[in-house]
Amino acid sequence: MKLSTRGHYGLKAMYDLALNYNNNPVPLKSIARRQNLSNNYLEQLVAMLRKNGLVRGVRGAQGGYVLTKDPADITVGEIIRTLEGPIAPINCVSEVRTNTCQQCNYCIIHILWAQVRDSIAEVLDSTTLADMCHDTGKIQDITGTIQEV
Amino acid sequence: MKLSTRGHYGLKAMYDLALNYNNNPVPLKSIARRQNLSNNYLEQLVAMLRKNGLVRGVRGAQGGYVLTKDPADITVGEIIRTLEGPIAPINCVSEVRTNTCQQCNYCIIHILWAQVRDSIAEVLDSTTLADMCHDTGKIQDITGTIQEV
DNA sequence: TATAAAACCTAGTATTTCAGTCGGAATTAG
DNA sequence: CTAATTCCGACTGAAATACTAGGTTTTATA
Repeated sequence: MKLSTRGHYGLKAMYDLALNYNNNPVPLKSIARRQNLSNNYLEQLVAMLRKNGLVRGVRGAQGGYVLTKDPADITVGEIIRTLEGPIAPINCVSEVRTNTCQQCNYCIIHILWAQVRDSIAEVLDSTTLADMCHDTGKIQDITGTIQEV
Repeated sequence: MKLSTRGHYGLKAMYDLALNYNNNPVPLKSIARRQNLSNNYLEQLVAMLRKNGLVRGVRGAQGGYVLTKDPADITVGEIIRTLEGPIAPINCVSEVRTNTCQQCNYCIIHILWAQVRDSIAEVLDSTTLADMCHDTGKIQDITGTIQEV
């Protein structure tokens, strides 16, 4: 019942970009340094996000990445689905129907996994990057320290 | 964001045993046949459940497995944790603290994963095998068919 | 008492996924 | 021109997954 690091690292990067929204493009190198991630690996993850239209790359010197939308319009769910695929505790209870399991509709076990799926989606889809940035401010107010992630 | 087949198959087996609670011990071979699972593989999963005290093996001819507790006292959460380990979308947000991530308490991303973890646990811990058997009856009433799982 | 059914145990294995590394080509600000 | 940066594709070691295989005990029953 684990997320891979893809979703986790990718969310870190998107969160970092959200904190820098409205500033200059942010180069991956600086994200990798701040978030303590492998530059090359992060590159692959961001490529997925780019192909899915969540970020835009600015090439050349002083380039980097920027969000294509306002942080308030990007949910964590979008990010995770991009990097990890549809939310599905097991294959035949995927958000995207892939196989044809005859029993799914009337099988109590499948109904249970569907509940799990929906409760995960509920959390992820109801949180935006803007929410996270906002809450970060609150945490900083309490602790008086700057966050690393 | 996937469960392995261990949890899924193991739950199927436990559900099968719950439907046969108060009857004779159920041999794995018959469970494997009904649920369409590999006998040898299932054996390994059931061994984990046995070592965790959820089932008891009865050796010899006419032997099999029985639940050690009433189905109403066995939650799906217990079964899944036995087979898949603690519920933890990522390592530093495990139900069981394994590493020492300094930032966890005041990091917004970790707080999010903790919410995901808790929403999963809520679903799994609030469902017992007896609930599932009961609901199966309802489904059968509606469809008029016997369930395979 | 012999037999067959079953739990119990250990080892091996093919495949896939994960989490990267590496090296280079294209683009562009200064 | 140069350095910074995105972009691209191939490769890789390690781990996990989902089994298979083949044995040894144990025990109800004929």
